[in-house]
Amino acid sequence: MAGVRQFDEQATFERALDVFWTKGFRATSMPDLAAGTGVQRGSLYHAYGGKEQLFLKVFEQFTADFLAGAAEALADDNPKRALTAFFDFVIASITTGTPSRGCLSTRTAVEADGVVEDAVRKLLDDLEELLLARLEQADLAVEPREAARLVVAMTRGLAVLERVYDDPARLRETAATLVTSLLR
Amino acid sequence: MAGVRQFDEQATFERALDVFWTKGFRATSMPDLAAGTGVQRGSLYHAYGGKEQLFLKVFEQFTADFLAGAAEALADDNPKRALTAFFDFVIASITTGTPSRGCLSTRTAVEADGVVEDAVRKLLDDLEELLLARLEQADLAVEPREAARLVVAMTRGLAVLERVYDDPARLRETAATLVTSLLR
DNA sequence: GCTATGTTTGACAACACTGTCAAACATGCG
DNA sequence: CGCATGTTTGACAGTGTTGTCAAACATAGC
Repeated sequence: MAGVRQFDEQATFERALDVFWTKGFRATSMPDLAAGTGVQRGSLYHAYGGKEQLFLKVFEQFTADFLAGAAEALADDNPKRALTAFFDFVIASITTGTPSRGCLSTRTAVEADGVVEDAVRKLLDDLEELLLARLEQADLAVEPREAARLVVAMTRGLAVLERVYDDPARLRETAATLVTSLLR
Repeated sequence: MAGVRQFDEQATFERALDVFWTKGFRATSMPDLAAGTGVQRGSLYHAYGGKEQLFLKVFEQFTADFLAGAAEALADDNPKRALTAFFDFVIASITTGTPSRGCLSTRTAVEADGVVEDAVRKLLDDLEELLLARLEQADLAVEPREAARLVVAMTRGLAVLERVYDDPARLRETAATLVTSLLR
């Protein structure tokens, strides 16, 4: 194998993720990605085909990390602590950075379509299953499946409100209100 | 007053709203608005200054209509019926059209910043007050203010899920789950 | 009807992004 | 070493957007 890739693909994915996360999928251009990764635009086209394909690669890794973090937070035996830790994890994820970078999947859900939208749907489906598995073991006033979907919906709502109010404490309060309502 | 505006401003606002709602604030260009309204691009620049200023004018009317519809839905004496009607109104608003046009304020919240973001924040603040006034009269397991914020957050979550799943019935189910949880 | 006033129109230059490509390049392998 | 292979680079044409402007235009008021 001669003619070998000159740049570090893993580092490039991480930097590209940062660009997408900061600017949003739609507002990110190939020149932005070239500047953010330090890889020439032509090389990115050559290696991945374009913005959408590169995003899918990057988003796949993001998805795995996000779900792993969510699963870890939900592992607590106590349902209330588990859900609180879950929301703390989600809120920390979207309020990191200055200014806070927001929620990549929510922004993408709103901005994108086609295969990119499919990737977001898959993430939300997986998240719902993760929550379902945990909520089936809790004593709820509503069906576990419906509760799981409600929690997923709330994570999206929090992501939008983060954009509007830029107030992590408020997001935690609203999340706590849902947890209280769900667990009585 | 000679030199009078040749186009119907009200009709132009309505058509521009349709363009913004369909394409989203960011993806809408001045040529899009010119095509959608039938008013020359130069005239729009002359009359309003640019995309952002035109959006603010259009969004002001949208806001008034939206809040009026929400208030009407919340007017029911029975808290559960009132909240259900409220969510039905919101879901109907975002699932209208083929393909459904989504939630203008949520898309804008995620896509925009500056004065446009301020306008979205004002809408959400007003919506929160509207809900607070109604929820203060209901028997809830949580503080009315927190409940109002939770409901606002849920409307945003539903708007995002509408983009991802395109399934109005599912949105109504998730909304019903929240209503059940809140009112016990 | 004339005039002053504000509007409409089409065109302009400037800028940014896309996708592609040929030539220059780097490197693993024989 | 030298070659074959895949990569990198800078440049290109095509497309679309922005904001502006002078000239043409329409109309209210005199």
